[in-house]
Amino acid sequence: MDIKDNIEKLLSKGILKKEFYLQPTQEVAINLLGKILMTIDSDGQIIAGKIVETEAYLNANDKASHSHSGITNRNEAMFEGGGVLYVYRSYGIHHCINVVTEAKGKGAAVLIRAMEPIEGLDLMKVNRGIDDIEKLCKGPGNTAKAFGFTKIDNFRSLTSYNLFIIAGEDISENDIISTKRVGISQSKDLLLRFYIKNSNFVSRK
DNA sequence: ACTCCGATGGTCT
DNA sequence: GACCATCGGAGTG
Repeated sequence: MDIKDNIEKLLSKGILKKEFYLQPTQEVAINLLGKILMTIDSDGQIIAGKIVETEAYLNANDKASHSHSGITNRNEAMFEGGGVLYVYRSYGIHHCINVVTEAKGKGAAVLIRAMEPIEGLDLMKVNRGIDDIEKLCKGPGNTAKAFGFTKIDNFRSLTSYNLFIIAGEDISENDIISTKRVGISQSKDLLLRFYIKNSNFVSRK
């Protein structure tokens, strides 16, 4: 299929509006599964992937959330209100991308942990320095690197012409697994990680 | 399959 | 100065 046809078909499914992101964070985390994150750079190059794994990070009650002790320089974007990107550097090496949720001032977001590459695979391969499609967006650090997201993308709107999420396939509740979140030491028993059961693109089963 | 560990930097106490 | 919402490679079984 021609790339342009593919893109138009994807766009016809509908760009998610701000209201989508204002829902409770846990619901956004679940509802993001199967949807397509798409970026268009200044050269018209498109990168898109299907979201297959997410984690919900809630407000101050959630000790694992960056927002748990209030607004700081790093987490400011989390308080911006639903529909923007929150990007932070992890372990001094990687970047991780989050979809900010709920009302302004809440401090909640959904971490995008893994994607299935859809468009712009060549660019992703260059960005990652590997060819294995299954590994391109496996894990949050790798996902950000494949898409080329860095701190300059912090606060970027997800309802703009060059960065947005569109409806993909509907995922049945039976095909979603919820588990404990990865790599945290606080509030570690909450089942706030979600992934598509039969996907080969998740970071871990 | 696993466990261990080093790289690396910004944020917060 | 400690703590990380990580990754990939090395070593082991």
